[in-house]
Amino acid sequence: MLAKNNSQVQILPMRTAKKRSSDKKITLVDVADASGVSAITVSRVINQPEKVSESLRIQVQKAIDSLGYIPNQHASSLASSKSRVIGVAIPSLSNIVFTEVLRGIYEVMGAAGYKVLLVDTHYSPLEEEKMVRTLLSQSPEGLIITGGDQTKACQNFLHKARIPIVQIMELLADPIDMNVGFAHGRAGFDVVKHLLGQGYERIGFIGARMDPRVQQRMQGYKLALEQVGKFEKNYIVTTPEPSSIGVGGELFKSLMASTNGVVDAVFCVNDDLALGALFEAQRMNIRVPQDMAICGFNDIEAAEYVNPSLTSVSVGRYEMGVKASEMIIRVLNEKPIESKKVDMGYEIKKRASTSRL
Amino acid sequence: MLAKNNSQVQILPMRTAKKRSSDKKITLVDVADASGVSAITVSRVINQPEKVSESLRIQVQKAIDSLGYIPNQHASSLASSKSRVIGVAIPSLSNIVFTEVLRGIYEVMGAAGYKVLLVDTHYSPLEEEKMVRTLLSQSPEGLIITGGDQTKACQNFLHKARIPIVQIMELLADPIDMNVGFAHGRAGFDVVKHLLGQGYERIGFIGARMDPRVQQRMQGYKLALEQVGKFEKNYIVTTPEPSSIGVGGELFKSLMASTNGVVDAVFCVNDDLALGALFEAQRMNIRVPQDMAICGFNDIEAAEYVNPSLTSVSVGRYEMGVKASEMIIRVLNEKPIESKKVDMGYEIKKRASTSRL
DNA sequence: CATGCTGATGATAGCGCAATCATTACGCTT
DNA sequence: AAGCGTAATGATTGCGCTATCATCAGCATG
Repeated sequence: MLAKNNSQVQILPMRTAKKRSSDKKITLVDVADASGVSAITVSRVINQPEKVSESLRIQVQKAIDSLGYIPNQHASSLASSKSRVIGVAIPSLSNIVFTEVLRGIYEVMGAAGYKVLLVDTHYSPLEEEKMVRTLLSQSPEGLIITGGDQTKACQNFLHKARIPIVQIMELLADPIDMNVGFAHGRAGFDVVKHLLGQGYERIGFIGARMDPRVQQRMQGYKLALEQVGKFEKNYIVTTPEPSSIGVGGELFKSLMASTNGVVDAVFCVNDDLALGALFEAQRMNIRVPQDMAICGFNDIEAAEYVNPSLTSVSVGRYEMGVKASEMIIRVLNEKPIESKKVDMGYEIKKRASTSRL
Repeated sequence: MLAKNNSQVQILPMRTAKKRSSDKKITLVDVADASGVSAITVSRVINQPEKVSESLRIQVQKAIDSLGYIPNQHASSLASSKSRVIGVAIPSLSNIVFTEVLRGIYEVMGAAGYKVLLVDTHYSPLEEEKMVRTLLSQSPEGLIITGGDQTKACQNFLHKARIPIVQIMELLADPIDMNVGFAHGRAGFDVVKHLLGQGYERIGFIGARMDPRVQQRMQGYKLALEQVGKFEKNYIVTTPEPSSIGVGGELFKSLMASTNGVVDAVFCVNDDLALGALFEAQRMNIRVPQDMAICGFNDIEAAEYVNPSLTSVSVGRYEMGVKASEMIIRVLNEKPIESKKVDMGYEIKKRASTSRL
């Protein structure tokens, strides 16, 4: 306690004054007063405790606890230009795919002491630009954004930001900085190969909310069928609305109607649609997989347990979030990363819904 | 470089100097220099454009755009003590229930110009306390937290924060500030009543990750059965692990085994478990609903479309997020709110899986 | 023409903290 | 015993912005 420095007395009248008004926000200086040290020492106790002698540290910590002091992160960030914030932009909160990626991000970032500021771009590059501005105004130390569909202005901001940035979900030819994803086009291609291999011949396609990644899957689908001369334009049914089980059922019905039921397999761009198609097929008394193969994408948990179990493409969503986060953290810690581009791969989980053999 | 300041000349060499080194962060002063106005005017253009003449406003805006200026939110927050941040604490990112609530929160908060800082407490009050400290250190203008299970210390922080706080998901006897939720116990009670009404007699219970809300549902279940003298302790099977479709199947098997298959209905505390139970029942050739009723909770989309369709309890998750956000915004705008406590209610969606009549 | 008012703009100070550079005390070396 | 290094602590300054108050021009009023 007590620790004078000037000449005269000037003991400690401020202290009691502050404490009285339990309203006023407690600051570092209040803690310093209360524990008889300088403000900077309190700061050290919080940020670099090893630099403070044990006795002082305990004394200060006691004051912090008893006053219920909570540091003002804005002041800290301003003074140190370190925000401990990572910005994350995803196109949709309700899509389970992104939720899982987020889990990975939160896991790693949380453990490393970073806060995550999350924004939702609603699948719109313009919205994304606005949101990225918002993120950047928080001086994030790193950024994770989805895909490569940024506006020109947005790309400018991002380049100027000079912080580690990872674009996730898809593999990009020309990433802004780092990139973690997998090859959607190839995955779509491989799905069709698998279906063909199982003896299905007239393979339809069901898609909703046709974002760039879904488009790529469709291109892969198309390419594979063209290669064997089995591509039919009217086997494709899509809608711009968000995908859901209900929409999957509708699209399946409409595919059946528009093709007079000749289609014997459907590749659905995600598992929601696939489940919807499967449930609808059951209601229509179409036997899966005997009369109809159904393949989804993402391999959500239900795919494995539904009857018949649903073939789907497993992608490491959680792992993608983890990987992206780890890369950013490594860069921030100035450790080397193996590569700026990481292909997470995928795996077709072959299950009952496409197994005619 | 050049950059004078002493007495003499010092016209405007700083400006050019700044621009050249495209690295340096652009600040308000840079924009002010570039557009020949004072810093405070630039600040007004951004925050209160109506207070600046149109000519100046355009001129300044041009400078902002050409320099790619992005305001530093930390400095702004520090100076104005307004962060435009709302803190949100949820127990789990992967639980669809919270995802939907989040959607509602983001929708409303985003439109109102607030950023959402989201933390995951992993169902742990201690973790929650730490996370709430993190949130408070960002000087949020409002807080949305889950449930009423805070530690003493955490409650202290929250009370001292003097910002609008909404506790969501469940109805609390003694909320910290505001409260939006529904009566889980009553919902559990009503589910059992429904099952009894359908002629089921030996009603089992399957639960995972027994958080306070799940416990309440179980209490309701127990109460309803006790009232009619049909409660059997060994009809309850639970696990502390997170719930999932797979776990639902396992628990269903274990319930069947431990009761020698006498149970003729199962109340599952959420739809994942219920789907798992349903799929497992199908595999065991137990007919639903003839031999076995299955009821879930939350009414996720799959419940409506699975075959047979799944009875579940619909709760306005999205709406709960919206409501909580609106309440906070009203308080921040000093508008009156109807009540500090809002019961969102619930509705039992009676579907095929419990319809023996 | 003095007065007061309004709207537009600027100068100054300070938000709460940490970077930076002192300062001090206490050893240890030669 | 002088010199030096080191560990612990403090004083000062400034991060980028906005609150506050001041200034000033333009204009209407009586």
